[in-house]
Amino acid sequence: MNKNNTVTPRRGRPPKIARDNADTKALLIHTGLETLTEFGFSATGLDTILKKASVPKGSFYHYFKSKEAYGIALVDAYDSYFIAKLNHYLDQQNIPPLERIVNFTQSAIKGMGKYDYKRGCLVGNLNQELNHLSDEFKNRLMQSYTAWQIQIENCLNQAKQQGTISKTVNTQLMSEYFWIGWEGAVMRAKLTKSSTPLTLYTEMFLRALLT
Amino acid sequence: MNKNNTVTPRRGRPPKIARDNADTKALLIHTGLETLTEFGFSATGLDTILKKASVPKGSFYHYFKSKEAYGIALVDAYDSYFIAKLNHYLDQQNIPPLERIVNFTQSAIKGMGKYDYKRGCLVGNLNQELNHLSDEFKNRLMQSYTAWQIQIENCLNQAKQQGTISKTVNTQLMSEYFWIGWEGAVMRAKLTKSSTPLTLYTEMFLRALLT
DNA sequence: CACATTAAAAGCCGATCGGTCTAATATGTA
DNA sequence: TACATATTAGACCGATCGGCTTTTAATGTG
Repeated sequence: MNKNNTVTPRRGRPPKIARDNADTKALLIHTGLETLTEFGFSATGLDTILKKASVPKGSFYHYFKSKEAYGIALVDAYDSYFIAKLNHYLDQQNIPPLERIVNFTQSAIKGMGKYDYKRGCLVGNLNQELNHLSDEFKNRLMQSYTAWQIQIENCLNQAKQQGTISKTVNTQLMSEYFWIGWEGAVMRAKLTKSSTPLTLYTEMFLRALLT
Repeated sequence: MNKNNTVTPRRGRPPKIARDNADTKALLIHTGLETLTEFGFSATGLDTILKKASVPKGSFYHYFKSKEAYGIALVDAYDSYFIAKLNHYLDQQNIPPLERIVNFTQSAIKGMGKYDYKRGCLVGNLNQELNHLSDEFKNRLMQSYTAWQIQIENCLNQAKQQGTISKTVNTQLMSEYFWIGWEGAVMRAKLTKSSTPLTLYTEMFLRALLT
């Protein structure tokens, strides 16, 4: 019998050091996310990532034309992951909308705790070091924020329909506000190494919503 | 007559390039603040600052024992400046407390606009790049946040006394919350190059207060 | 088998990093 | 005058930066 999940033979010269992960590009992205969510973009050298992933530099530049292109790819990957996460929590129609938002925040808190509050939000990190980055980066970050905002906005609109929050609430502004402050809370949680900034922020957001 | 504000002859070898500012250390701090509020700590090379200030490296290491010590000195300077600013706005007893806070935020917005929303908060910048920094840095940043928080807290307590906000408001938590979200708003304003994140955040903060 | 393609490997480049060192030149003091 | 101190000057150090190039080794296709 042939195994169905066969080893699909890789082309090209095989790695000297065997990779558990067959896909070098995916490995580089995974390692990059780990590193950049913790240390940011400009302050992280490629060699750090390459060493961690046991991938030589030549391979890196085979897959990415520059560090910047790599950074954009990382934002893409992070954004996809994050949108899926948001979808997971905010689209549970059997749960009250505001509760879904709280569930998301709690999941995010758990995520930060898992890495001892060292890793933050990649988009937030890059946002802070904007001034070295290209316009392409800036546009990419704004695009992410907008997409995340729309997800919260939809959820708030459902809360409005269900009468949980007032019809007068401007859900567009409130969802914009949510992410503005949330990034501040993530940043602070890194400093205090605790969940309190995140829970405090969530609480206050809900309070502002219910006014 | 001898001039009182005499030229107090400087010791040591005179600068090759005449300095408008006689105090090299102060010049280095000033230039560092300009640069680091825009570009952060890790991503800024000393040479950049030195070139901008026209100060040779030898002079730098005469005044600061390392880049890190310099960074701490910059936080000290920034913190002093910022506390004075807060004092100025929040201690105007003839103005209603909440209005004082709004006045501060408007002044901060004006400050960011002056530099095209490129310069942010030094403490926020360092907060985001925490993971490369020493514990001394972390403690220094927490100390600043705490001091700023107390200033807002005092102001909120006055609002409480004057009956502007409810006696049930936890002013300590609200003031903590204020800075958590504010840093997020500053960060976002850098991205959008506009004041809207800051005004939106201020508005929502007041809304949460008045609940 | 020949040849194109894919991918890994690793040395190398010039630039820049934080930091050190020594020299030069001023004032203050004995 | 002699010597300590203060300050500027800038060459220099090894390490690391992002990036480039060439070689090697595998598969795919004719």
